[in-house]
Amino acid sequence: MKSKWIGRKLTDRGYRLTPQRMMVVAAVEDADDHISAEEIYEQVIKRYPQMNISTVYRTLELMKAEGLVTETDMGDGRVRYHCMGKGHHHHLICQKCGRIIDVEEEVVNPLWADIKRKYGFKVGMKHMALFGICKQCAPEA
Amino acid sequence: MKSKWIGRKLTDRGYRLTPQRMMVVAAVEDADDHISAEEIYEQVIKRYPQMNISTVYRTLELMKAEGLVTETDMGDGRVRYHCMGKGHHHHLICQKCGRIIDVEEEVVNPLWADIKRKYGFKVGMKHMALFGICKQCAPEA
DNA sequence: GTGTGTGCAAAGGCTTTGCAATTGC
DNA sequence: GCAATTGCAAAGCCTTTGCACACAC
Repeated sequence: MKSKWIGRKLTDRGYRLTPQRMMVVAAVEDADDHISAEEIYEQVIKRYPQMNISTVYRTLELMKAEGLVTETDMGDGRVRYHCMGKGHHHHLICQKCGRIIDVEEEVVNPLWADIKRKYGFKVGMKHMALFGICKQCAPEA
Repeated sequence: MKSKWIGRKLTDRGYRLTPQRMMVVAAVEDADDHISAEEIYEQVIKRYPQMNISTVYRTLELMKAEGLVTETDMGDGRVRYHCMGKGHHHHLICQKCGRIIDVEEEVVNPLWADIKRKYGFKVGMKHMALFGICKQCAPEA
């Protein structure tokens, strides 16, 4: 299922499919985790040394605008990206030990539904980072 | 109810209560909305021209570490602060028009409880920003 | 008096931008 | 060929830091 659907989406919409774009797209598609611009750059430059970090940012901005990737701020000072084609999930991030626990979409869906009903607001967060304290770090009562 | 409780908390814990700290504290306490470091600085410098932006950051870091203010990233590239003494609420931020809708804590509490039960994780977010599309901007079906 | 806190100026990390050169279509 | 895209280098923005001086206690 590692299709080139993002690439196709770009050409369909009149954007040029340059090698740089393809490699950024591939890096995001292949990433297991959310990946930062810097990480994409590090990865791409190994196979394509003339790659430039600004191109990474520009491509990510384009993909974001086209709704092909999502951004998440996971608390360190940089934004991370994730391919829209992959399964979505949210994150519990322990502020003490840094552990990250994945939470399936279904868990938060009731809240989204509640907000939709109460406020008419459609929450569009594909990845949310929730900060707090994990079981292991919780003070024993 | 505009007490100086933060000031007292600081002295109780052995920190010095300098004019700079008092003015930062007051700015956060007086702010209706969440306020950024830059905004605090702008506000304080009017009455205390020798105030320095690094002092603002240092004071905010101290207050954050002491659990007296909370941080929220509301999507622009800067962090905003809010006094812990004030009522907490979350925010729905429309990605189209920028409108901000307040959501009371009670609405999200069920989700926090659910997460606590399922994962043993205690979500500690006092202010959360949820991005999406508001009623007015939603495409008419 | 003493050590905490401040001001200043500089650096730091991430991201954006201007512009000339390149390249996909 | 021509406009879209890239590379480069510089700037931009928010935030942090090193160090000497100041001041709260």
